[in-house]
Amino acid sequence: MAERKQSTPAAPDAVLRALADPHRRQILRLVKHSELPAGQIAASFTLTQQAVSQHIGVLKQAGLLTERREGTRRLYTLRHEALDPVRELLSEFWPDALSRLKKAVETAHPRPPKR
Amino acid sequence: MAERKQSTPAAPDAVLRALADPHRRQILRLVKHSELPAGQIAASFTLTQQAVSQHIGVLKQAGLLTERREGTRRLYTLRHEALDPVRELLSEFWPDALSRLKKAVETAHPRPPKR
DNA sequence: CAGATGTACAAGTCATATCTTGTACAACCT
DNA sequence: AGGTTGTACAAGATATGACTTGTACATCTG
Repeated sequence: MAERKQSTPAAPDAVLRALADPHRRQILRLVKHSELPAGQIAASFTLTQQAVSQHIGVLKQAGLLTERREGTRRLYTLRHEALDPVRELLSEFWPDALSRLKKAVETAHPRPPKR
Repeated sequence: MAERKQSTPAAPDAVLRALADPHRRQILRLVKHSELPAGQIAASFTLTQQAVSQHIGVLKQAGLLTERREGTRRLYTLRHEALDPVRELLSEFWPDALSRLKKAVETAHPRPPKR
């Protein structure tokens, strides 16, 4: 049995949609190494604090952020495992050498699928 | 100078947003190996032909699909290179062993960033 | 040429996302 | 206790997305 780590099972959808926003990717870059309080994250943006808070919420729900409460502050950091679905997706679509060769040949000699 | 292949430079955004939809991922699975006409792709879905056509449009704009016209039909296939931005994103966020260790230690002994 | 087929384009509907302003509230400070 | 700080929650405006139905159009076929 696979151990259920935390938060949701994180459908690939949630993760991909979360990553599809530049602001959110920027947030992830900020907390990639260090653990940062929400306010400090928000300070990096022109957006309002609330807007950033909402982005954090999306990332958290996608399992991409870990929250730790420290007094009145909330500290966030990247949860790397959450990227696994993306990794799987990539490997699903990254063709092995054989497929690439076949593709190359087909491209050179286009032969349409029969009618 | 890097050679400009085709279509747009494909911002990571377009690719990620295109991938964030299950229908579109399914389309990519279909054309991952074989080249398929739009109609045949559409036939795999409960959606209308037009809806699928729109999904194809999104994928094409993201650079994920190559189109080839063959008589009245249009044949599509996955353009693997378009996944490069995703690969880059992953490697950007995938921590090296040292970072992972640091993280593990921090998790074991939480020490907040100084006030 | 006329009809059938394969596909995209166009416009409209409805749901969802992103942002804003306003507010609540817990934790800290004196 | 009362003010200040850090942050989320709530509600609303507007934009964007994913569909639908209807239509246009090029290509093939008889």
